[in-house]
Amino acid sequence: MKIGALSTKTGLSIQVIRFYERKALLSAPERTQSNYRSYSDVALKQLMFIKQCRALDMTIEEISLVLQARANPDNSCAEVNATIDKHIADIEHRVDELKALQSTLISIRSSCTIDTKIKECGVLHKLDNIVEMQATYKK
Amino acid sequence: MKIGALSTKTGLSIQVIRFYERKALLSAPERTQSNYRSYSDVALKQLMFIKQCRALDMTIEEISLVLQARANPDNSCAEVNATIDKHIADIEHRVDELKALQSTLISIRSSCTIDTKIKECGVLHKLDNIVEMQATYKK
DNA sequence: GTAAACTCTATACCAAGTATAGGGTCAAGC
DNA sequence: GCTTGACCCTATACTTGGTATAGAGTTTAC
Repeated sequence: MKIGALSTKTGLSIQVIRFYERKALLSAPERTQSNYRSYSDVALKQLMFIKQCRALDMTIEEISLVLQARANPDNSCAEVNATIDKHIADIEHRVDELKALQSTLISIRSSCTIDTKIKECGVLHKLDNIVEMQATYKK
Repeated sequence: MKIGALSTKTGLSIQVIRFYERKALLSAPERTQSNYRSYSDVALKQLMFIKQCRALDMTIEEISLVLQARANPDNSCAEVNATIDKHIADIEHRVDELKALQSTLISIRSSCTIDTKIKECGVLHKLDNIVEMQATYKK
């Protein structure tokens, strides 16, 4: 299977597949005589696994950890679970932050119910004055 | 006031201040004879406004829009309000997505309560199989 | 034979910064 | 007068997870 077929089967773009290879998420496939990548069904499964993890918003680094762990069937899965637990906690953290942000924004927005002029706009006045704001956490 | 003092007063790094200037959020200041940036209190206020907007997770493009609007005191503030409304909606959307993600992750995680071996780990089996997943929205 | 469709590498771009390298400038102390 | 340290300058590269070219080679269909 060449990269175009793999792209169609996985729904991932050709560039993304090559990108994952560069990031060592996907092992470099065999090459044909004309230097085309040639994939097996194992690569297809690997890629679907990666796609699944990305859909769960795991970073490439996290996926890399899980893939490494998965390579040794007899090892403990504690690390995998820890990775997932941390990821869940990260998301919770981000949700809390966004909610706080949102309520601040809603409060600001409520200062201008009928559209008026810039110089009288309560929203702009509030934006000028509120200063106490928590640092934003970025995952 | 030179850039170091402005950095201290705003709590923004020197690089970020120069970055905002390049992005045309902050207008280019006067220069001393030795080519040092020289800021007025107007620039300080402008920068605090920008910081405030960034703390609300507004993009540089959104802030740019608001700053442009703010420059014409007699214009309507409808656009500013629309920008804020859209931003609030975006955040809500993102929160919903993250919550959906989180419940999927929690469900996956529940498949392996006692740490076991990789090959028997329910989490890894689930990661292999779940495929129905919504596209992730990125702001 | 040739045109379309496919593949290759290498490079640049996005957001919103962060972090250097390699210079120039300024004030204080000796 | 000269050095040291703190400050400033521009330009460039790096980050994440991709996307989008350019310019070349290959394969397939007619």
